[in-house]
Amino acid sequence: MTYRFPSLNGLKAFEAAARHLSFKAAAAELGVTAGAVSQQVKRLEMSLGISLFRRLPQGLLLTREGAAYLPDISRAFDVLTDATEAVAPALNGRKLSIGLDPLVVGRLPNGWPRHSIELEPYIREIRVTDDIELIWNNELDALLLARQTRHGSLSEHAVCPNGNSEPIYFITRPGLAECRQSRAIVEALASESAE
Amino acid sequence: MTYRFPSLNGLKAFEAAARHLSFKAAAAELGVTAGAVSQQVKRLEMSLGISLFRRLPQGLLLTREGAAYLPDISRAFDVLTDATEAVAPALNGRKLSIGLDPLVVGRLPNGWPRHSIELEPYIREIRVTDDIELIWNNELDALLLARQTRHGSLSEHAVCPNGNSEPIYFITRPGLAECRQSRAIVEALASESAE
DNA sequence: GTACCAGGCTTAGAAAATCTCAGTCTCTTT
DNA sequence: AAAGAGACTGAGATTTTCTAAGCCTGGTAC
Repeated sequence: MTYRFPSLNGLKAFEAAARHLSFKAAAAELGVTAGAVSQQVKRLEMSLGISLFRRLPQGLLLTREGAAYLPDISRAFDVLTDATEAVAPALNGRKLSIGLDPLVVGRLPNGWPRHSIELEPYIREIRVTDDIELIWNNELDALLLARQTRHGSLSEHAVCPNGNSEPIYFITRPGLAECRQSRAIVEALASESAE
Repeated sequence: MTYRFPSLNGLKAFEAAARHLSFKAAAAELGVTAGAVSQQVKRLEMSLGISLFRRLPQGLLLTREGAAYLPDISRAFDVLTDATEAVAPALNGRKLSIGLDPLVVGRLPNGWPRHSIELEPYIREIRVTDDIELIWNNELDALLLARQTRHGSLSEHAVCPNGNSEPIYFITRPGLAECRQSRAIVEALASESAE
C-alpha cells in the first residue's frame, strides 16, 4: 500500500488556478507571485505528462483533463481539511487544558488560574496532576510543575511568580510552546504574586 | 473556498510511519533516511499542535489523535492516487497517440510507423493531421511535422530520416519530451530510410 | 553487570525545491 | 500606435528537506 501522486504544491497551485481561471488571482490567494504558480502548474503538467490548462492571451481555460481532475483534487483537499480540523482545531481560538502539579497549587493565589478573567479565553480545563504522560497523549496541553523534568523533547519554561524565588515550570508539547495561549499563561503567571 | 492543511510531505511521512509503526521502515518505503521521516513527523506535529505518536524505545505507538487522523489521510491519498491515475496513467506503459503531417506521410516508408513492430508497444493511435491544437488538448501526444512551428513552449526535436537531408520535426508537450516512448519513436524515425 | 544491538533523536551542513525579480511576449483596449 | 493585462522565462536568492554522524534509551546475550 504505497501511494503515488504528484507534489502537493503543484496540486494546490492547480486547484487555486482552476478555481480562478487565473494564475495571478491564484497567486494572490496563495500568497506568492504569479510566476511561482505558473512554474508549479507547469511542473505538475510535466509530471503528469498532460496539459491541464489552455493558456490563452485573455486568460486560462481548463482542458478536458484539467476539468476532470479538478473535482477529485478539491474533494481530497476537503478530506484533508476536515480531518485536520477534527483532530487539531486551528491553534488560534483553541483553548488549552492545563494540569497543575499538586505542589504548585499551594504556591498560587487561591483559585488561580481558574478565576483569572484574562486567561478565560485561553483555558478550557484545569486538572490537578503531575503526570507528564497526559501531555504526550494530548489529554493535556500544558502542565505547571514544581520541578524540572528531564524529558528533553518537551518544551520547558521556568517562571518565577512575582516575589518568589522558586521557579515554576511550564511544560508543553513543542508545537504549543510559542502559541498565543501559552504565552498568555506564562505572562500571567509571571506577574502573579504568591499568596 | 480556500483549503488549509499541513504539508503533504509531513502527511506522507505520517501515513507511512503509522502503517509501519516505525520511522525506519517508513523511511525505507519512502526512499529517504529515518532522520528525514522523524523530522517531517515532528514538523507535522508542531504545525498541528498535537502529538501523533508515542515514541517508545521499542518502537512507535499511535496516540488517540494519530489513530483518528490516519484513516482520513489514507482516504485522501486514495482519492489523489485514483484521480491522478484516471487523468494521467503512469507514463511507464502508456501508449502515445501520434499525429502525422500529411506532408510527412509521403516521405516515410509505406505504413510506417503503423506497421513497425518495435514501436507497437509505444503507440496507441496514429492520425493524419497537422493540427497543433490537438496536442494542447491532450487529444494527441505527439506530432510529426514537415515544418518547424514557432510555438516556443512545445518541445520540438528535428530528425533526419536515414539518407534524407530534409528534417522532420517531432513535437510534444514538454512533459512528454524525454519519456521512453518519445525517445523510441525518434530513434526509430532516425534510422528509417526514406522510401 | 557489561557489552552490544535496535530504533529514535539531534544537529550541522549539503542538496534540492521553490520563490522572487526583472524583462519579454501576445493580445486587447484606448 | 500606445498602454495595459496576464502569462512566460531564466538567474539568483531563499526556504525546505535530506543526509550523515553521533547520542540516548531500553532490551538481550553473555
